Amino acid sequence: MVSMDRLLGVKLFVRVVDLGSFSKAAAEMGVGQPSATKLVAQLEKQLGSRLLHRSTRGVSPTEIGRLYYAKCKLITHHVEEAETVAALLQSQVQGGLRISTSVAFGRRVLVPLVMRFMRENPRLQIELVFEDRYVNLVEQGIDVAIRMGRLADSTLGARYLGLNPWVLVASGDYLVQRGTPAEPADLACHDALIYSTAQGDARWHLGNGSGAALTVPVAGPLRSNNLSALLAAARGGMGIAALPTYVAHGSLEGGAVVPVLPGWTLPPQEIHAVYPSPRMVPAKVVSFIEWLQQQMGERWWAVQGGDQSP
Amino acid sequence: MVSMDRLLGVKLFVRVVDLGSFSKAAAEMGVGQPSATKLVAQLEKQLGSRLLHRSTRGVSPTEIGRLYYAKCKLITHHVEEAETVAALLQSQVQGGLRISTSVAFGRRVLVPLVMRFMRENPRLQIELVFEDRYVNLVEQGIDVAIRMGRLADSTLGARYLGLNPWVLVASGDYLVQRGTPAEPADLACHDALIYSTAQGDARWHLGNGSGAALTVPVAGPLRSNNLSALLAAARGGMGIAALPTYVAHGSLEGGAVVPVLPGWTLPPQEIHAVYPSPRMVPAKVVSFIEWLQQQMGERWWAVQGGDQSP
DNA sequence: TTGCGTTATTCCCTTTTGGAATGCAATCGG
DNA sequence: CCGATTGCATTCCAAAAGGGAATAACGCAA
Repeated sequence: MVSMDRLLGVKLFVRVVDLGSFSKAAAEMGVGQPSATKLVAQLEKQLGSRLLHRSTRGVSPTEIGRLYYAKCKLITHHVEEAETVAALLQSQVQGGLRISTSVAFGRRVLVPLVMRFMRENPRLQIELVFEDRYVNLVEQGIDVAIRMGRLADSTLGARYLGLNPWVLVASGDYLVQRGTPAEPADLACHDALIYSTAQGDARWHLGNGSGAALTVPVAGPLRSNNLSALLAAARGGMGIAALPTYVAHGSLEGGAVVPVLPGWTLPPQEIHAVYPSPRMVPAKVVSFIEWLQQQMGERWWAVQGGDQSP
Repeated sequence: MVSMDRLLGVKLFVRVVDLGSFSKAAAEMGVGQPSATKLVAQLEKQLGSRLLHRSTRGVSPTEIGRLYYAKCKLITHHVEEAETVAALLQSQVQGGLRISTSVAFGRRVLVPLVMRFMRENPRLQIELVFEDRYVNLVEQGIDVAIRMGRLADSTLGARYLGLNPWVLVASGDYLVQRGTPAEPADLACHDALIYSTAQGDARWHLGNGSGAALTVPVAGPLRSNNLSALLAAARGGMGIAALPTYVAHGSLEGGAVVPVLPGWTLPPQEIHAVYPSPRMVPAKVVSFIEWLQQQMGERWWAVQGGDQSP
């Protein structure tokens, strides 16, 4: 014997004193009259004091009851305030929003998008965390992370955003000097610029539109975990790089690099927005992710405004 | 599905945040760990927001959780304060104490007793309500009433205090002039001074120590609901009065009146202290009643200090 | 890789709850 | 003076909730 909702009892007690009647207060709060009697009786029992004088014509507070009533008013006030606080934070897009992203995707794609989102939601304080390592969302207090490739942690919530296509690129100079590969096998005798994070095993997986797929071992003068460094190397004629389209797009448009083996494609990665706790997601997170989904249509990687420097 | 003690949930949530652990908080509050999980989960469900980030290595509050935590701290603080207020009023002898009494008993007996009680309990503000009519304790906000005779309202709490013996008295002058009754039947040809409140039917019920009992109809020149008026009339030789001993005692001691038919007694009344709500009686009430019981030994009606004027 | 500490979940038995009906007392109107 | 009405307390029972033991799942540390 320890339970029965004391908070409900407190609220009910306040209304009973206000209205001077169990029945009316009970009706107002949507409980039966017997329950009202029991709730207040329980309150009195736990307090060890009688709070109300009952007469057949209504109720009136005792001396203790009046003092307790004042306190209960405060309590209910604070409870409502707390509920309001939570509801506001929950439903309004405000507060802090920590977004985790890889360095390259962040600099080239996310930053311009987030700038627009910030303008549309001025009450939001956004923090962008650039980190290529896998981070623990909970530990780092991340609200949303943009993840490329297969999802590992199934306890997190995730939302599909789109595909991240890759391309093989090299500079025109390099191709003139070393020749242009005509088929995947030709890559074996070219200089490969290897993205260590995704291609640490020095293999490129290629497919053509018709379903053929093969894996070619590659080697080259540069390995890096920084896509911008690989792009710069490709632009400098150091070799052939496999890069996300969003990284290479600017340089392709500008002609600094050209596609290699355009008939073949590298396997695209799925892009997801990942967030802790699949249930009970704050409105600001939902809002941001949905907005992001809308923005990322086809050819999202051609978005203007990002840092397109090598 | 609406219940589960929200207040317990709030308290628990505070401790969970403090300790960073469901298990520890649950142990500290004397509930099982599964219950702790469920309580907080329910809190979150009702709030519609996730309050805690769960990891297998402990829990940490979300942004909403931190804000809500602050509010919960306030709430628990006020709740404890309210409980303390009630407990203090309940256990300490302080505050107001409204005592209802009949006019005569109050003036002659209760006032001197209450004076002493007041000196012993300086934090008590006593209000004496003199009223011979039957009063509704609840309506009048009476904490204790001293009642003579049979108790009617069984919903009230009551405590036996003693017996109120009655005596027949007349002045010496009157007896010389009209003769001294030798047996009850002689009263029929005497002037009776009738206390209308208790003897409205103009009958006196007499008994002797041996169990004989009889009822004699009486008549006389004065009826009153005021015992002092009857005493004054008796002292003035107007007739024979049936009076409570506590009323007549002073005049008997002083010789202004003498007992009539000393071998016969009138049926004594039980004296009770009556208070609203038999359960959950404030300490001040308990304290006063118990003190009163101690004071009222044998011959309580001979108490010194009361108003002994006719 | 294993072990430990922690949380989430499941399941079952006990307890509680909540409402309909009833009882009871007091007030109000005739 | 007496019934009708109002409002609180109580009883009772079916249904639901709660508590807790055991278990699973999971991540971190050694």
